Amino acid sequence: MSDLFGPLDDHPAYRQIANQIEQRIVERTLRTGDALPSENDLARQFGVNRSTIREAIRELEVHGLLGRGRGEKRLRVTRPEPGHVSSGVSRALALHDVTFMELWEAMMAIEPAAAEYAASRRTPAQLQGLTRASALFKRDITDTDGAVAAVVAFFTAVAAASGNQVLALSQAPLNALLVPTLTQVIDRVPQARERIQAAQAKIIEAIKLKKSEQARNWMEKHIRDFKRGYELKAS
Amino acid sequence: MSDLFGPLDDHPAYRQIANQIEQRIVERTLRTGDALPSENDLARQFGVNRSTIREAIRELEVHGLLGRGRGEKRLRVTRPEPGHVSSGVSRALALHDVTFMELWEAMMAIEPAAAEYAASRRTPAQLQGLTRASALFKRDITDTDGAVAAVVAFFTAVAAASGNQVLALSQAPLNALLVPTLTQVIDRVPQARERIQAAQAKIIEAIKLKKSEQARNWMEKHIRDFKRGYELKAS
DNA sequence: CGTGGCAGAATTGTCGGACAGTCGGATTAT
DNA sequence: ATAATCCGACTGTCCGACAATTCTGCCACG
Repeated sequence: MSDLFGPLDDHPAYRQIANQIEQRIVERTLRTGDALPSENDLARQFGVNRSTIREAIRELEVHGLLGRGRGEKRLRVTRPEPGHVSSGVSRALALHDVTFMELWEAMMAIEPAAAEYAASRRTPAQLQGLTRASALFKRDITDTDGAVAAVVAFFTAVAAASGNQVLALSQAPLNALLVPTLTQVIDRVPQARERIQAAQAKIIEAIKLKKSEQARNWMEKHIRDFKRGYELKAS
Repeated sequence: MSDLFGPLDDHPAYRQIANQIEQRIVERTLRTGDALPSENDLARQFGVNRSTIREAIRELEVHGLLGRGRGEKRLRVTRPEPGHVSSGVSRALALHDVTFMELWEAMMAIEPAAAEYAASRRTPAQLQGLTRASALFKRDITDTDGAVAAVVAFFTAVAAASGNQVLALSQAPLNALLVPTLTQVIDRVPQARERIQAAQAKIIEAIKLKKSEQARNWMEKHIRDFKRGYELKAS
């Protein structure tokens, strides 16, 4: 049953302030691109010390709601980028001792779907992004780290081409988890490189021709293949 | 082509410190549950002011790497909880003006997979969690907000029962996005409530009997139904 | 021997002020 | 109009301080 009384958590000032500012951002009172008032201004408005303001700002900065362009002094309201957000998720997952199977199952759920939608909605520019990522893989095929990075770029490009931000944001965290395993596979399974290249070509072809079903199937095969490589590598 | 020199980003001290501490956590030098040294200690060790330490700590706290139990003073190393991490993702997505279709497609990719794995791996305790969530829905069926919360709890329980942390963490952000739409649907489509209840029963039954394929199918139907409700509601 | 209580130490949250380095914008010189 | 210059504003960091609360070791007591 539910308790009659919950523990009362007194939010420290810096948290309350962070929440208030965040709310203004979410409700678009502060719009993307707007410059945030200076720390002194905020300190005055909220009636707290600047140190307190700074701690609050730090929170929003981590969330990706505030940021600044390189060499810019004032903070501006920004939209959280998938890469930024997902890095937190990836770190969290890394700490939870995720197994390969867990990662693989999630990839099997997300990547084929992304490929399918990419096939039906990709723009020419997105298609070009895909071919570019694939070309990168071909170029770096002998350099393990480069090849791994190219594979990640390929998956990212597919997710982007899906035109679905939710899928893209769900897919992003998987990339970081993928890297260590994929590095081993590429390194220790000789035929991995050419199989990946072939799979990418098939997937791109299907996406190019807007064949959703084929795109999904090839992506599924591609990822199944990845598991096979993983099992091979272990022996 | 690529520039010879990239812009040098001077990381401020608080960021460097945050990274160093984070690294100690990731490499398990600081293990989960350990108490962090006091702010004064850290300030001394890093040779910076306490204010700087505080800003660094704030970052890690937001990431969910540090936390403290209610009424506890000292910070301890914690594992980021799915709920904690996903809230950031949800906020990000909300700011990106996610459409219903995007959400729905992502749900179609993730939830059936979660149901499938839940059917094959659920523990008795997880099964009980599912029935409890379903019972909650039945109890709150007349209270819109309560019913919505119960639906979210059901999805969460399925994801938990999948025994896959990656899927669970991918699913979590969807919940927050689901709430507003689902509220409208439940509120304005009369037959929604009983259809949801029936679907939950079918899914639980399949998971109980460890029928993976059925669990997946029923979950797919359930989510397709959700889209139908959404379209109905709009008219 | 366990237990409750208490005083002091330790720690956090917040404050005020200060200063160097840098960015932006206005000003002035070319 | 463009380029060089200057000044104010702002951030990053530091110092010191204080109230409130938690933690801890110690002591009395059952």
